[in-house]
Amino acid sequence: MARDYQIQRKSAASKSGIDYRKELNDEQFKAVSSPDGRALVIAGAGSGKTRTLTYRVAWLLDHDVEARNILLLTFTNKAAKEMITRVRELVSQDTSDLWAGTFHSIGSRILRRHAEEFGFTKSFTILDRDDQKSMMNSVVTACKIETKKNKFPKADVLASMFSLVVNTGQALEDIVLERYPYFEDWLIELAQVMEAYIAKKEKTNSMDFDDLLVRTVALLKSRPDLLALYQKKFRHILVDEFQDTNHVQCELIELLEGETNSLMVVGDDAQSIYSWRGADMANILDFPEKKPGSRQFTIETNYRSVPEILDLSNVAIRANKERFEKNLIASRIGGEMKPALVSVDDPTMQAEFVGQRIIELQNEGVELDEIAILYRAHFQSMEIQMEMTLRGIPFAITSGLRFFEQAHIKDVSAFLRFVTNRRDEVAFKRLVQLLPGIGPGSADKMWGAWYKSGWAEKEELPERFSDVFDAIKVPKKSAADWQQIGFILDEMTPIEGFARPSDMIYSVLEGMYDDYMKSSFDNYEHRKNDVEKLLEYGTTFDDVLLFLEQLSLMSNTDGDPAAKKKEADAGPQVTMSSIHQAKGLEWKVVFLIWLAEGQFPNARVLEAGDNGMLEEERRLFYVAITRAKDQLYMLYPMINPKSYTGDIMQQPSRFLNDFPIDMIEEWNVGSSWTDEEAPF
DNA sequence: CTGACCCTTCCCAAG
DNA sequence: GAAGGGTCAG
Repeated sequence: MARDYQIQRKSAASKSGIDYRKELNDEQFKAVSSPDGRALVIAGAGSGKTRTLTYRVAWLLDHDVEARNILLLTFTNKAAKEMITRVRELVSQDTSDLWAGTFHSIGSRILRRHAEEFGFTKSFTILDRDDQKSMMNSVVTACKIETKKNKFPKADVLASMFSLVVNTGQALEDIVLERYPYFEDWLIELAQVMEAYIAKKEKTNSMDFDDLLVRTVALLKSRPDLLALYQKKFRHILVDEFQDTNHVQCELIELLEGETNSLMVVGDDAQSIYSWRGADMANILDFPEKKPGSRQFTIETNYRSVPEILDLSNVAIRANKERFEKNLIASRIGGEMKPALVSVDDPTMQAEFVGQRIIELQNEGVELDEIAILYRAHFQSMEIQMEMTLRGIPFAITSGLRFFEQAHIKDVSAFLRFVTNRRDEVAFKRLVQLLPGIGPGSADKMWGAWYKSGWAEKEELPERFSDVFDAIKVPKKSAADWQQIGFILDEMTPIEGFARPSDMIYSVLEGMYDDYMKSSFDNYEHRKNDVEKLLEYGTTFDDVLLFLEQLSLMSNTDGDPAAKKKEADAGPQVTMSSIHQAKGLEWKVVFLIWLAEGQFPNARVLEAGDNGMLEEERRLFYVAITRAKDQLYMLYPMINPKSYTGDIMQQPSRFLNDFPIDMIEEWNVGSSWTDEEAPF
């Protein structure tokens, strides 16, 4: 991240020719050159955390550690990829044996190797949120709970409830009493549903995201031989964003670490923003206590931001009680402007301001990919998206819905999922519900018939799916299409096994889905385009299992082939992102929008009146402003127009009150109402 | 049992 | 202002 000092190669002090002392600052060098053992690196925002980690990997390779003995755990695929790329640039040796990835992808990788040993097959399905939801619904139905008389939680609430149980390691009862007290009366039924859900996943050879972690831990715990194997393999474990690890992730790290392996964790408590999914800051705060003899390094020099922005961030975070005292020092000299606080009338004017300012910046020579617009929640980006389109400013958005979670993409991949995992009930039901006249009820019956045919649990494929399907009765009007599905599946499974992923998608598209899209979606062209992109992406894979795994594990931005292509074609574009997804990134110019009470901090947090939650919001605010290198614009729309309740007058975000006036510059671009004239 | 239609609810963040 | 849930006719 830090580009202020040039990389200089001089006389080879190391195999790779890296002069560590020269290329790193003192603080970074100490961490990078730390001897084997346990180490905690507290690295402030913009202090070169990624740089430190990548140089650490290079250092290990330079000191005769083999790539295959290194495990690098990150939070996003993007971060993993970036670090690997940078390591490759640093050292000349082969790094393909190095394991780097998210906790989930590493878990998945381990589980696939040993799936047969605990009742799964290596073609197990990974359930996303949507799949989880439909499975949860069928489980609740099967449990025959009287959900009418008293409100029973919905599928997605159940999913996040059970997820918290797994990720925090707490009992269901504790989670319910603590976070869902209003469902206390349902405790018995909840336990029943959770058990049934777990059983269902096993029966259908499926895992949700949490299973990728918790089953890995369970596997290693129950199999000392495997544990020993992996402990021997991963001599050096490095963990990024340690402040956001939860209970299971920490458990996994500790298992792999064992007694003797080296462990380096890097993080910043001020940037812990995932407690809502079970992250526990205690992991980083208690690390020195829990690991006696561990070394601790603090990196406090900030290379990213001008002092005006850095000072502001220091003040912002100081309002929190729960934190390590840290003092970030700017290495950069003063910039051209103070952070701007821009009051605007409403979201429309907010969008206009951002659009207008971006055009001006462009004229001043700022590249579009040096600009980001950040927000608390995805839906807050609507007006800006329209404005950008209107002005013809190219932008890349990390939208709420992932590319692979869109209905048409899921429909197509359901074919691939079912053909590789014939126990995949969710995929099967999705397939058959594409047929006219088939709804949840019939789908359930058809699944029963398929299961009874015996082919679900057989390892080998039926010679012809269409023959097996002939015996499964469907209404007259869907008979032809049902047979067609059989033919498509046959085409996907030639005698040699599985067709290539791209050929499979082609079969689905030509066999029926193209027609289906024409008749079912009003934006046929757009969706067809997406499926073709999926096909194109599929051409880079030979193995359909790997392809499907990638699809499930990828997040919207790091995977979307569409976005990548657009980027390559269209040149630089403005980034629009939630603050959560902007973690670890930086831009010259950052616009932070919707800084009003109830928007950011979020209304739910304010209602809960929980100080811990409010402090997390403030850390999120801190993450947002520390993304900016040169210029920061904080926007506050005074009015929130709502179609159904009428306009709402909003207060400025409380985070803005923490700043002394002289630290910011107020830009009043709103209409100049005086208090008397204001219509409120 | 499906699917059209109307009504309510929501609208936080991710792998 | 959409999407999911409930209701009811075929």
